Amino acid sequence: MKKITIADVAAHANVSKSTVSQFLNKRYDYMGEETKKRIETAVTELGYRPNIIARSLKQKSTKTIGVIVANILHVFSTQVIRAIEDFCHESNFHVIVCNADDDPVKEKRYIEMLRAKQVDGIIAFPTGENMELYQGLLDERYPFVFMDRLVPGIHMDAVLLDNKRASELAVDQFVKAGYKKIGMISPLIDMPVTPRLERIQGYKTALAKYNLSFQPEYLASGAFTDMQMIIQQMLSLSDPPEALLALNDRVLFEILQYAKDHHVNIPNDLAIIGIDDVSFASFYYPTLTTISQPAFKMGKKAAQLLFKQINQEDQGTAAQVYRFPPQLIDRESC
Amino acid sequence: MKKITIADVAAHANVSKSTVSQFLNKRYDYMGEETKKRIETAVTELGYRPNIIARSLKQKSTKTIGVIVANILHVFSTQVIRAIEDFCHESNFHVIVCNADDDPVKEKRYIEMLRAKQVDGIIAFPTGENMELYQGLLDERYPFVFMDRLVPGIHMDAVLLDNKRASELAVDQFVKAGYKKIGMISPLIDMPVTPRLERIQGYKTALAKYNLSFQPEYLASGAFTDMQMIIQQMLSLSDPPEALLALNDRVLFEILQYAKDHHVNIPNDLAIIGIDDVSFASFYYPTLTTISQPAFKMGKKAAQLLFKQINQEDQGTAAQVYRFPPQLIDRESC
DNA sequence: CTGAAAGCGCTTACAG
DNA sequence: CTGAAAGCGCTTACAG
Repeated sequence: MKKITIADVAAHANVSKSTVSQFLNKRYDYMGEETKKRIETAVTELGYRPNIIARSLKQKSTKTIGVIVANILHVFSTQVIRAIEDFCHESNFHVIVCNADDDPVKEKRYIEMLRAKQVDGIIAFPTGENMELYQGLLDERYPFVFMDRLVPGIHMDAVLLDNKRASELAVDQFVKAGYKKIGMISPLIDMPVTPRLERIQGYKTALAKYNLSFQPEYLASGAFTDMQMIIQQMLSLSDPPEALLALNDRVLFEILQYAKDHHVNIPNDLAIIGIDDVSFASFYYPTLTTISQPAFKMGKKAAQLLFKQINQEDQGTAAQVYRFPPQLIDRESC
Repeated sequence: MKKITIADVAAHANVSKSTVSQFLNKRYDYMGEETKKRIETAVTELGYRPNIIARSLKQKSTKTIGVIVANILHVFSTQVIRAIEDFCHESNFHVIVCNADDDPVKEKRYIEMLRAKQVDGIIAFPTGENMELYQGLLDERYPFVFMDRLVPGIHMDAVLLDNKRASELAVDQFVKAGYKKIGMISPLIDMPVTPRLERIQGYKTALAKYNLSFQPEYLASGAFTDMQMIIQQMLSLSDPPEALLALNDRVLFEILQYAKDHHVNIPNDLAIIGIDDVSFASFYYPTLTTISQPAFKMGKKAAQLLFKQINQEDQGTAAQVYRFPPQLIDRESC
C-alpha cells in the first residue's frame, strides 16, 4: 500500500500541490468553493494523511518538546509530566519523555538526541553536572527550563518548590506540638541536588528560629539500602530525637518500615512529618502529617515558561526562578 | 546564529555532501584516511549537529514510537512506560507518551497525530471503542501492540496479565485462610475493559471451584466518588462478606479508607487482598496481602513485540496474546 | 575513492 | 484565484 502524498491528492483533484497545501492549512482566502470541494473529496477518497515530518523540515518546528526526568517512577515526576502533557495537548504539541537516572552522561546524550530530533524545547530535572552543555544552551537561547533543581551559575528559567519553607512548615508543626528534639533523614547526597540541600538548610534555619541548637547526630543521610541501619543508629542515641522529618516520600517509606519492624509507636514514641504527600497518608495508622508540593501547578508553569521561550515572548526578560509554596496537611503523625 | 548543515561541513572540509553523509553514517569502506580526518575536524570546528528530521524524511523511519496510556498517573502505566523507555533506549529509539484518559475521541486523535508524525509504531492501552481504526491499522500492518486490554474481534499482538488467575490466587488464599464469604469490589464498569471483566470472571470461577455459590450482593462496582457508600452497603448486609477482594489499587485505597474511618479491624473483621502490589503493603497495619503484576516484564515484552513488527520479523506469524502470571505476596491482611 | 543529481513530502514567496 | 519553482537538510543509487 503506497503512501498517499500531497501530489496524489493534487492529481486526483486536478489542482496543484500548492493549492492543496493552502487548503490543508486552512488558508482559503481566495480559494474557489468548487476547488475546495474537489480537494476535500480527494483527501477523503484517497485517505490522505499529511506527513508532519516533511512539514517540520520546512517549517523548522516539530511541535514536540522533550522532558527529561530523573526517574519516571517517582510520583512527583509523573505528576509533573502529566501536567506538561495536558498543557501541550491544548497546543497540539507532543512530549517525548526521557529518564536520565541522575546520570550526567545519559542526560547529555538525551539532550543531544532531542536537539538532533529538532524538538522545540526541553524541560529537564538537571543532574547539574553538564555545565558547558547548559551554558551552551543558554548562549544559543535554546528554549529550556529547569525543573525541581537549580544549577549554580546557570541563569535559566526554573520552577521549584520553596524547599526551605517546606522544612520550616514541618519544624513549625513539630514545635507547635511541643517537640524540641527534631531529627531529619535524607537520601544520599552524592551530588548537590537542590531540593535535598535546601530542605536540609531550611531545617537548620527553622531550628535556629526557635533557638533549638542543631545537633549533627540528628541529621543523617545515606543510600536507601543503608537506611534501616541509619535510622537505627539515630534512634539508638543516648538522647534520641522524638520527632523525625522525612526529606521525601522514599525516606518516609523507610522510616515507616522501621517503625513497623521495631514496634515504634507513631506519634507517641516518634512523631513524623514527611515532605511529599503520599497516597496512603489519609488511611495509615496513624494518618500521616505531610507537606505537599503543588506538582501539577509546577508542571504547568514549566510548560508555560517553555512556550514563552519558544514563541519568543521572553525577549529582554531575564531568566527567573519560580518558587511554589508547599502546604502542610495536618494529620495525626505529629 | 545560523544552523550548521551538512553543506557547511562539506564546504569546510572541501568534500561533497555525499562524502560527509557517508562519514556520518560510518560507511567508510573506501574512504581515505586524509578525507576522514578533514571531515572530522570540520564537524567539531563548526559544532555540526545532524538534523534527524531531514534524515527521517528520507529514510522513512523516525526512530520514535508512541505509547498511549489511559493515565500516566497510574503506577502500573508508569512502570510499563519505564520498561518500554529502557528497552527503546538501547536501540536509540525515543518514546512519545500520550494520555487518552479512556476517551475514544482523544485516543483517535492521538493515534492519528502519532501516525502523521511518522512514529514507527504504537503501544496502546486501547479504549476499545475505535473498532474501524484498529481494524484499519491491522489491515495496513501498521506496527501496533495492545497493552493490558484486548479488543474483541481485533487480532492484534497484545500483552496482558492473566487476570483470571489473579482473582483465583486471591480466592485460593481466602479459602485457605478459612473464609467462605468472599466479596469483591470493582471500579465502575462503564466500558468493557478487559482486566475488570476478567478479574470478575475469575472471581466467579474460583468460587465455583470451591463450591461456593456466587452471591450477587457480594459483588459491587461503582465510581470512586460513590465507593465509600458502596462498601458501606455491602458490609451492612444482614450476612456480610468476611473477606474482600479489591480489583485494583484504587479500590484497595477506598476499602482501607473505609476500614480506617469505621474502625473495621483487618483481618479480624474483614480480610483483604488487593490486586496490584502497593508501595506501603509491607509496612501497613496489618501488612497487606496483594497480587502483583510483572509490569516491567510486560512493558518490555510489548516493546519487543513492537520492534519485531517494525523490523518485519513477524512475517507470517499470527498475532498473539501474551499472558503474564500474577504473583501472590502473602502478608497479614488475609 | 569521491561527487553530481535526484528525491523524501511538504511550504511559501512570487508570478500571472 | 491558482500554479511553477525553489528549498528545508538529509541519503543514496549511480557514474566516473
